[in-house]
Amino acid sequence: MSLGTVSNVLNNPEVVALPTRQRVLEAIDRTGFVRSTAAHQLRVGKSRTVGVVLLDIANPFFAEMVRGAEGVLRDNGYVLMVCSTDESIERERRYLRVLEEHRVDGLLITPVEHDLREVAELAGRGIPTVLLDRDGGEQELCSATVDDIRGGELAAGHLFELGHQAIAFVNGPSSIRQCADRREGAQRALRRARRRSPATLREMTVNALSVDQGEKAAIGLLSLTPRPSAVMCANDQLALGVLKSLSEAGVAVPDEMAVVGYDDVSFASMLSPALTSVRQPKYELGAIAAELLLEEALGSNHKHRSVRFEPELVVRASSGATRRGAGRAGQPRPVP
Amino acid sequence: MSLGTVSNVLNNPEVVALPTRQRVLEAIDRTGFVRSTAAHQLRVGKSRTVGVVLLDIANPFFAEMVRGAEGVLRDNGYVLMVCSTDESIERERRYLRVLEEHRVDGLLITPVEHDLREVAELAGRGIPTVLLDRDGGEQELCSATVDDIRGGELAAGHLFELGHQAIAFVNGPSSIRQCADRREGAQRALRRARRRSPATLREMTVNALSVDQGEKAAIGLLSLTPRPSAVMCANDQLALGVLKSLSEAGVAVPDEMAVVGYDDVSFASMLSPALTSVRQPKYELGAIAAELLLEEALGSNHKHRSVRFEPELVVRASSGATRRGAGRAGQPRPVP
DNA sequence: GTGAAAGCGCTAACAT
DNA sequence: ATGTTAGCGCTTTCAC
Repeated sequence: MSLGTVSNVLNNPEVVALPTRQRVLEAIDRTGFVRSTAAHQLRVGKSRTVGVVLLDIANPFFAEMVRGAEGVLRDNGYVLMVCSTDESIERERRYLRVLEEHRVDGLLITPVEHDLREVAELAGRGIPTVLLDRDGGEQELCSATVDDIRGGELAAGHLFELGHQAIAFVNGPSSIRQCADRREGAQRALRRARRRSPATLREMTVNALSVDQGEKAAIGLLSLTPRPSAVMCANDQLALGVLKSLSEAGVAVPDEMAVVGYDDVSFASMLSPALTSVRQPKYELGAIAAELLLEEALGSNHKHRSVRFEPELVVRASSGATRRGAGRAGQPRPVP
Repeated sequence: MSLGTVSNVLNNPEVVALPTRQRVLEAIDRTGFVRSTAAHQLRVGKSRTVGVVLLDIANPFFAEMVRGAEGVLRDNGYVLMVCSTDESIERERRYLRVLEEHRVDGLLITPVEHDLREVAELAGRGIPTVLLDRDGGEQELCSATVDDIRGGELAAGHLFELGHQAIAFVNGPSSIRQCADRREGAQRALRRARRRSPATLREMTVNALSVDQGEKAAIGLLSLTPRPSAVMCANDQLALGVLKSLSEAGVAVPDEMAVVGYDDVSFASMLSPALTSVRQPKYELGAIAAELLLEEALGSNHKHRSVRFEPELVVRASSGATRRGAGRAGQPRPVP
């Protein structure tokens, strides 16, 4: 019963005679032996590990995506190293460094910045990489995305169509691609609206897509002149914060202020009022990204692929669309 | 410029002469060298990795805890292997196995089952372990917890004090300790209520603490006879599902049915109606657990410690406490 | 202050 | 079918 045989029992059981195999298994059990992935990795070059770098795991949008990815990766024997960057490029860099030192077998990443060169370099150094909710642009990278330009257009277009002329857009830094895209979509809707009326879109940039920042932004928003009659938020966390602040300030939604979110997280439909939002297939996004990653990591002759989903506007009470005669700016009306 | 010197430059820079050091650093930069954690680990025995095993990362309660833990562990150079068990004991076992093979330097875990022997064995084999939101019972383990018995008592007691006599309790499997404890607290409140009136507590067990399961449970709840006038839920995900179903079924909350949740997640206050819930310090729980882990992993002579937080009832509209003359069972009344 | 060499636990190629 | 051995990339004595 030698070292090599033990290894074979673990990795190629069929090559070892049954009696020996059992003797080995019994010994493993008796001694409480647990193989070392590190040593395995050193020899074979696979760490059975995938890095997942995202903006914030406490954001339900990302958490759902992670669940989608975890489901497929777990079944393939991988474990996830989850890294929240909090939208900090330094933190992202540090994490990428650490993940590379760990020799992750793959990387799922929602990059903080617009510029993908660092990520592309990593991929170039041989780490299979899939962009999460972010397309590769000119870089040759796999990605699983939702059309954010279209999503932004849906959200803003909805508000313009309801007759709002002064819309505020609580958006994250435009260094974040999703934010830039949603803004572009919103501006597209704006241009269209302008053909009929003097519409305006006032962007308020916050530095994180969080509930906190949404609360702060809403306060600022109320002191704008003229006060906008509608807000569009770059995600539901921000929208939640905005709703909180408006509620505290006694501003009626949607009558004094219409609100639209983005992501359609699980609680959006049960907010007070129910939040109109742009739905993204979160779980599927993660699952597809993981599958692309496996393809790239295992497949021999891999071609980069991008999967793109279509966003969908889910209209609920917060935008006021359910009222007859959709609301005009600053004209509070009695609750039905 | 030999191998050993390179190692020294990376780990004990001060021991290498400046010119050599710079030469080495330049070479590292030029060749794009990235050290291998696996090899390091094989030699030194540290993986710079912490396993985090929890029921569901998509549950904001756990996601917040992870953020708390990540904050302190990241600063200490660790990366988190996040594992959602989905309350499946087999999945937990598989993950624990994998984490042990990875030789994680520590383990934060919310175990699925009541029985902690397997976890205690792991800890006994030398993996520093801290229980997350779960106390060690007779096992010698560090833990960061909230008093769930007290929490359950607060939630149920609140409903009984409002005059409800038939309360339903949508709870997870009592193999999950938190669920068992919350139930015990609820029963304590029940016994107290019984001294004044013929109160009842009807438990409905669901097999996951999810929005889905909450929706299903609420439907069953409506066909109970006599129909309860209040529901207490084991967490806010369930409560969210219950609210969704009740809303669809046209049952007014809190007038026809009062609802209480547990966790007080970020969106609880903005639900329609705002959810009465038991607040737990989620972020702090994760942060403290991580600190206990570091203590145990780094400190020489470690004594096991348990940190216990007190839960806090946050009363909002969903329980109907804000109405004058709190509701009695099955007596719908006009919305004020 | 620097270099040479042993060994961490494993696997794959080879020898028996 | 089983045993033997070299070497993955690193750290850490120990000589120089």
